[in-house]
This record gives sequence, C-alpha cells and structure tokens, in this order.
Amino acid sequence: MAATAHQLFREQSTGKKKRERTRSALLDSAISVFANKGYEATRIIDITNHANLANGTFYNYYQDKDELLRDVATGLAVEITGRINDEMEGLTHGPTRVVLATARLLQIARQEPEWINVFLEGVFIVPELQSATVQYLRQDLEMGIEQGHFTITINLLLVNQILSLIRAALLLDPQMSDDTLTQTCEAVLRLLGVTPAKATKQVTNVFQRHLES
Amino acid sequence: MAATAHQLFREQSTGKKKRERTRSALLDSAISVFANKGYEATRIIDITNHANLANGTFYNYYQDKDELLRDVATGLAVEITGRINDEMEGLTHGPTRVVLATARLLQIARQEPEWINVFLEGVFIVPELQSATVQYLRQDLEMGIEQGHFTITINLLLVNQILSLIRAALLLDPQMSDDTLTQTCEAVLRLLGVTPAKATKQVTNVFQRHLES
DNA sequence: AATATTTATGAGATGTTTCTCATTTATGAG
DNA sequence: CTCATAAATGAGAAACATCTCATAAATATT
Repeated sequence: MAATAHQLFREQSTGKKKRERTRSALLDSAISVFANKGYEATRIIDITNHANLANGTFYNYYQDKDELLRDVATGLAVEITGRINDEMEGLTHGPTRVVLATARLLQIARQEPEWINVFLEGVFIVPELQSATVQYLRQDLEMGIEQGHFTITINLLLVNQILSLIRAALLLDPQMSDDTLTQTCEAVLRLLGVTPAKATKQVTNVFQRHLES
Repeated sequence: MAATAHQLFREQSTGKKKRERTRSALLDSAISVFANKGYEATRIIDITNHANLANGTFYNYYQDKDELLRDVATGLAVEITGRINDEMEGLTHGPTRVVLATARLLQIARQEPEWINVFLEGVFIVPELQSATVQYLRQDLEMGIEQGHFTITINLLLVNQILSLIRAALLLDPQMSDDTLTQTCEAVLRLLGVTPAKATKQVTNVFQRHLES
C-alpha cells in the first residue's frame, strides 16, 4: 500500500528547509504513481494530487515528467546499490557475491515493490545510471572468472541478460516468493556457466549463511 | 528503412477488395509507427499520415489504438510462428529444436526489425497471444527433458526467462549480429541446464546443419 | 452510362494535458 | 512581531488528441 510504504525521500529531507521537503514529496509521490499507473500513463496532476499539492507547484521544481523520472531513479539507484553493497563487504568469492547481490535486489523488491519498477524504468531511460549500475556487476563477474567459477566473456549482452533475468522475476511475481528468488539466482549462475548441481548448492549455501540468519 | 521493408499485410491483401486493402495499409503503417515511436507515444494521426489516409478513415476500421494493436500483433504472430514451425518439421531432438527456434526468431528480427518489437509488445498486452506462443515452447522443453538433455522444471518463470533472453538480444543489438545470435542461443541452453561446453557444440552444430546451408 | 453502394475526407466539436503567471499564503531572519 | 523573501496556488490560455459526421470521391452494379 502506498500509505504504509517507506517514503525514501521524505525521510532524507526531514529537518531541511521547505524547498527540499516539497521536492521530496514530489519524488515520493512520483514513485508511487509511476509504479501504479506506469510512467507513460501518469499525468502531472496525478503526482501533485498524490502529494497534496497544486498542479502548478510541479513546475516550480521540474520542467517535465522526464526530468522528474531521472531524479527519482537516481535517488533510488543510490539507495538500492548502497544497501546491496553494505551486505557484501568483505566477501571475496565471486559466485557468492553474484548470488547475494541478486537475492538482495529481489528481496528489496519484495519489501518495496514500488521502488524496483521505477528504478528499472530509469535504468532503461537514463544511460549514466545504467553504466553506474553495471559497474558493480562487472567486478563480481571478473572475480568469479579469475577464481575459475565462471565460463564467460564479459560483454554488454551478458550483463543485459543478467538484468533481464531479474526483470523477468519482477514482472512475473511482484510478491517475489522464495521460489522465484531461488530460481532466479540459480538461473543467473547457470547463465554464467555454473552447472545446475553446483548452482543449486551455491544458492542454498548463500541463503543459509547470509539471508536467513 | 520503412520504405523498403516487407509489407506483410499489403501482400496478403493485393487483389482483394478495397476495404481489405485499406485495412492492410493501416496494419502495415501501424507496425512501422509502433516500432519507431513506441506504442504508447503513437497518435492515430501518425498512423493515418504514414498510410496516406485522412485521420477520420481510421475510425472506419478500428475503435481505438488497442484494437489495432491486437490485430497487428495477431497477424505478426501467425506469420512468425508459421515461419519458425516450417523450419522445424520432423526434428525430434529437443535441444536442436530449441536452438533452431531461438535462432530463427532472431534471424527474422534481423530481416524485419520492425516486426519483432511490435510482436513482443502484443504478446505482452494480448494474453491469448502469449499462451499460444508459449505452447510451442513447452512442447520442445518437454521433449528435451524426456531425452535427458534439460535439467529443469517447466514453469511460467522459466518460460519468461527464455523470452527475456530473446528480448535482451533484440533490445541490445537490433541488427542482430551473428555473435549476439550465438550467445543468445547458448544462454538459453545454459539456462536449461546444458553445460557450457555442450551448449557451444550444440549451437555450432545447428548452425552448420540448418542455418548456413 | 446511370445509379446505387461503399469508402474516404477533413473541418470542427469535444475533451484532455500542459504550462504560465498574477495573486495569495507561508516561512524564517532579524 | 514584522517584514522581506520564498513557495504555493489555481484559473485560464495554448497546445494537442480523439472522435463525429455531412459531404465528396471512388467503386460496384444494373
């Protein structure tokens, strides 16, 4: 529910002055409306209504919907990648890092379903976000190759394949059941050249050690 | 180029009476405009302009854009699945069928780049198209399981994962280079539990025997 | 060739969304 | 508390889209 969801930007701006607080209200409302109506279909007034503001107020802050989406998606990207990164500090095993990152992203999708769709829409539309996000992934892939776990050559298609497996999970099962989560992590490992048996074992391990403690 | 592209519906309607020919002009123009501007962003007048018709003419044939999309996507689905099916007659080896179907779809994307985006948009929006398309795939997957080649349980997520690998290729490389094609086929096999080495061999084989003869 | 039927046309009525701006209201510094 | 500044407001102008319909043009029928 929109009413109970975590309001990312509101929290970041409490205490600051009015301009920042109103901007944050627009950003949080944008997340909610974009996620529920879809970016294309949302009207400026949908966002301002949701934020209890007059339609004209929007134009004190943004030129158009697109500029707002960039801002929203960037904020979400910082938050999401930050959370995932915290979780992985000190881990030096490629496959573990890949599984953990995938699983954490999908878990965030479970907790904050509105965030992920908007984030992905942004990643698709804002190129600099895409490259920033992809950077993290590359490092873990290189680690796994050096350690002899992955049979791949890193290229843009591979990275996109991984992202699209994640996207498929989000679209098909927004509630993100444990089954979907497990199957997606295993699929990513398979894609990277891990055998099915090892992939299953790897995912089970990571879940026990890092996600259900 | 739109001007040189194969006009599917026009060809199907030459010789028939005027009503069918105009409807076909709308359908072909819709493919072109949807593919280039995106479904959401296209206006009725974009389509009628492209077809050299007056805007009012549209309403002699369709209630709205959505009805047109259904018609377009259904026609494309029939053509595309028909072409792929022809190619696979008599083949009884699961992995071969999966690779060949994937490769052929991507080859069609190379020849007729406009078709595939519209087809996929339609598959996403028209449920009966989705289930019809997925039916083909299921059979080949079951065949591969029985033959001991695939380590999977068939479910909706798996099917969507396969489709999303194909989609990733289409989005990233609309020209559909041979590299993209090969890598996508191998990725699908890996996802189905085939080892990287076998996947490479399998794809090479299928290409030699069926696609470069 | 004349006539009946079908199809195409585009001006404009209707509705919707964007965007501006003069005015009102709120904020916070002194 | 006062006042200068910042922010919010919402009515309405402008731009854009959809959809209708009386009329014109094309096609088919006799």
